[in-house]
Amino acid sequence: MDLRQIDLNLMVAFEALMEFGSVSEAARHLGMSQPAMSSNLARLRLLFGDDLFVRSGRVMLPTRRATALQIPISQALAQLRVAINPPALFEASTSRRVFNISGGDYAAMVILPHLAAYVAREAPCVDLRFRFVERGAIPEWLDTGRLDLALGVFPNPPKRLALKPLFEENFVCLARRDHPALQDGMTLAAFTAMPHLLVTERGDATGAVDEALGKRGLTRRIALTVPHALVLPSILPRSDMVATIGTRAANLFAPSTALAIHQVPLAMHPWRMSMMWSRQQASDVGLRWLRDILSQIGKAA
DNA sequence: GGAGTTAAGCTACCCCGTTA
DNA sequence: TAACGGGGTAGCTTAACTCC
Repeated sequence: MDLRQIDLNLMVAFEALMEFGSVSEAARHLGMSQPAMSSNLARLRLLFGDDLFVRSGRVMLPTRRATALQIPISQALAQLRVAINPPALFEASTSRRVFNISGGDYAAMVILPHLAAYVAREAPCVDLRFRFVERGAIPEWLDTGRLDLALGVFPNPPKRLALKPLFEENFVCLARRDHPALQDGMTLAAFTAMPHLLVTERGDATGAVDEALGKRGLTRRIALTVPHALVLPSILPRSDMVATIGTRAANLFAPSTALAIHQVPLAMHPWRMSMMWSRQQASDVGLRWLRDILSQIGKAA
């Protein structure tokens, strides 16, 4: 395919069609008429030799070819935008930028309060949109710009994404302060005999603890799984369950509740809280500013 | 009724030949 | 070599039509 035959604006139209799934909406977004966008779609179909979008009721669904084209075209356009509009200095004090960040409730508890306080103080017009995004969808959201940054544990990130550890975290046990089985402290026997509460976003009843127990030929009973650690202070004081969670989150709960922290009676590897972003955005000064702040928060956490 | 496609007409731009 | 002018073409709009 000869690049001289390709109108770059068609790629912009393709990007909008992928985003909105509607010729009319894409046209409105780009400030053109709907027939003009329809014409662009016809030319795209000719160019790629594929329908690209097929009508299904009131929406235009992308074909497999269109889906495969989305990320490379989006990346190419992002690089072009950076090349054409070289980034200026990020003026935090006056910027009205909105940062989209994903993370679980652990990041929301441990990192977000510090980030929100810093931003409110140093960048009062900057807005944060913190949301939960399904783990498998995070790379695509970063690629397409729907997310600026993702916070979490990312063991095998795609090479096109950049990763920076923020801090290492160890596990501790959290149970009610007057737990009858823990008056002499946490032992392995008590740990395996107690009912457990597991915090898991995926809903499956296995975790790092089960892996460590399994190496010693032991098991535990997970009596309850919950998707958010924030409910622990409501549940644990009224039950005999024990939860194994990160130290920093436990330290947030224990002082103000009837909960006590115990060491895990098992050798467990610490885990890393990291931030991940698209390498396409490497030169984005606003994102660099945000990453610097998160690095500082990670060091102090 | 809403959304996509097609047709007709208009306009701006590009290409190329001519001229100074 | 640069400027100018004419023809061709691409892309836009509106209007009408089709489809779900």
